[in-house]
Amino acid sequence: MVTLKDISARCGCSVATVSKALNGMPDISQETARHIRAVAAEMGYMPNAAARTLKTHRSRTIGLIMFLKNENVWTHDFFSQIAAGIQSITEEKGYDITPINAQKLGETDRLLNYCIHRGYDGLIVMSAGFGESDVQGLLSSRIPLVSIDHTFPGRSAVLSDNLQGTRELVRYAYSMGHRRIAFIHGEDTPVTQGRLKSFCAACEELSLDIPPEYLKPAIYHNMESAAQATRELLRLENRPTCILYQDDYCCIGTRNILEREGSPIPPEISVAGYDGTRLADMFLPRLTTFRQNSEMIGQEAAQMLLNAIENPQETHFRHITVPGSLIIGESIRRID
Amino acid sequence: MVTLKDISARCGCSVATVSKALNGMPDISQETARHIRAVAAEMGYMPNAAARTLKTHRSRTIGLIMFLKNENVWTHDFFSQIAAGIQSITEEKGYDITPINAQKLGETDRLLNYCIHRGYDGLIVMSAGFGESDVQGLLSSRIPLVSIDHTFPGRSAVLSDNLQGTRELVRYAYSMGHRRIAFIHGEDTPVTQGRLKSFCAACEELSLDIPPEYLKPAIYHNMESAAQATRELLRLENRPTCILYQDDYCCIGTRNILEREGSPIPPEISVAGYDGTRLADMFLPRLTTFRQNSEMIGQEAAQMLLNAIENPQETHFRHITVPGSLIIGESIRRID
DNA sequence: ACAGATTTCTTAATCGTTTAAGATATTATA
DNA sequence: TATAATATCTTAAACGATTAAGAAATCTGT
Repeated sequence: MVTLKDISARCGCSVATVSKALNGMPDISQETARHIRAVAAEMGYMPNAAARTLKTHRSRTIGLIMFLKNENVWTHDFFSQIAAGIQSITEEKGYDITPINAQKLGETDRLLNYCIHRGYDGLIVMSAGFGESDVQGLLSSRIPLVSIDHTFPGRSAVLSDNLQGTRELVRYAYSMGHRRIAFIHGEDTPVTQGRLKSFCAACEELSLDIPPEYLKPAIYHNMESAAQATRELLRLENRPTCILYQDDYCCIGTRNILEREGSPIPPEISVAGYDGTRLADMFLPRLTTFRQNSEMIGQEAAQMLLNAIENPQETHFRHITVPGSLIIGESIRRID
Repeated sequence: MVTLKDISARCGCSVATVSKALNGMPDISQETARHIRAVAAEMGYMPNAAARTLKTHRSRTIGLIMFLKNENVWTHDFFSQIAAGIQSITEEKGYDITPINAQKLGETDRLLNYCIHRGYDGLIVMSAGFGESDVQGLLSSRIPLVSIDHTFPGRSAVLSDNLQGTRELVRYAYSMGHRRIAFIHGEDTPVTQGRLKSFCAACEELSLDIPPEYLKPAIYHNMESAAQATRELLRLENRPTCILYQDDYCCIGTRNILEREGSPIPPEISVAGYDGTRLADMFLPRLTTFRQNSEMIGQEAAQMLLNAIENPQETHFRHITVPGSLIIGESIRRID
């Protein structure tokens, strides 16, 4: 490895001069700087990230913290798209990202300790479900942190517009003639609470009287739980005509499970997903769903985080809500 | 941040003693070591990764190098599963991983330079298509490297058993009565070459005479290219009865594209995918495909890499072939 | 021509850790 | 008891960069 010392030896000047020349400091003459840069380039110099980090306390690395039980960020269609959005921003600015499986790290202080150990410049926290206690350690630290679909006091967050999503789905189903709309929602998280609230509000607006048994709890990204909820809905005397699922994956998965066990969802019952991942439009009939702009969510989060990292004096935080868009497929059919 | 110095002050000994005690060096008395460890734990000490890296030249970080044109590791169903497999191993051993989009980094020496700069302990290279020149820099370096589905002289590699996969698909199609089997393959890469060779060998074994127009080039993970190849196959006078696709995504995508444009693949024509990703069994009818054991591929690669990193004296390299398994769905139908 | 300002470079400390080599005390050996 | 061996600790240098403070040379204005 070629170091500043090697360059300084070749140039006949001190390492300090080399360092400052390469960093564009003003107290180095144009001529010297040019020469040093030329020699550095010729020798194939690359700064040692560890040394720089040690001295400057900046690692140019950000941690991607996930809490997922039986999943991981790589194979989760929604979170992986967010991660892709994050990376598209960070790599432009020369930051590395490192996915961290918080579940495996165990208790919260081990997570914080690990982050301190690694010296991440900032963190992006995202997950389907995690308790405040899981991130307590992180929140009490001074590490810049942006959360996704979850707000923490004093910290910036990016939120997908779950109110809009649920609302638009309900209104669209209504416009297609549906009056008996069921909602299979995820486990109790802020996201779920928002969607539930919005679902009820939308129904109220439309003067729909939704019986309580139309609201079925299930688990995000767990198709068996959605299938079970669906079976229960189908057994009701007063069946819904339309079922909204917690995500595309569960909507499609349920359709398949029931079909394979010989009791398919009857054609007169409409279904809709949520997320608008690639899965949705690979399906026939094309799924009606609400597309969360996951890539933009990731990009916004990365941008806010980098901004917080590079302007530590600005301590204000923001909450950004990223709108999505209704994807009209064929899975909600018109009825009268 | 609490440092060795802080601990040494509290314990009334030198930083060297503290360092050695925490690292379990033999020349520290049991008693002292215990005390130091206790104090360290109480103070919440965490070693500074940058300082350690600077001194030891070990970053405990490995780079995941991808060459993908219009995709990224996050949203590619096959590669992301490999990445998940890699992470499952590395995180146990305390290594961080960092995905690197080699395409964006441009010329090869920038890639090498970046890796040197970051000081990755090792690299895993994977991709659909890349030239030898892209990795020349890396190969000439002394950084431990394991490639996936690609062999480089003197370097270890993990290969998915493409010969087995193609062979089993052909033989299965044959067993279902198919004699006119077409093969839409990916762009020219070692993987494609292997599959093509195996396809032809299997056909020969079975005395199948495959006309050259049954071999159609397309692009991995590009459903439009597969759809185009399919249209051409369907226009042939002597149509195939079974079409093998380059991957599940393209197989399913093609089905959808053709169906949506009103000229669906006729029911008498069977299709099969490749990869065996989640997509495949989310489909109805269930896709017949060959499952690559992507998670194990990632795990094997990570294991080999960590081994090479931690035993630098062992310079031998290995090629591991990970077998897959035929997934029998309903997309290849029996004919007579 | 000379004090002071400016430009350009160097010296030296520092970040937090590891580790070879040296020092001291303790124990074993003859 | 003198000496060698061992156990345990300390000193100090090093990893490769950044940066405050100081030094030397050049320039400015009067």
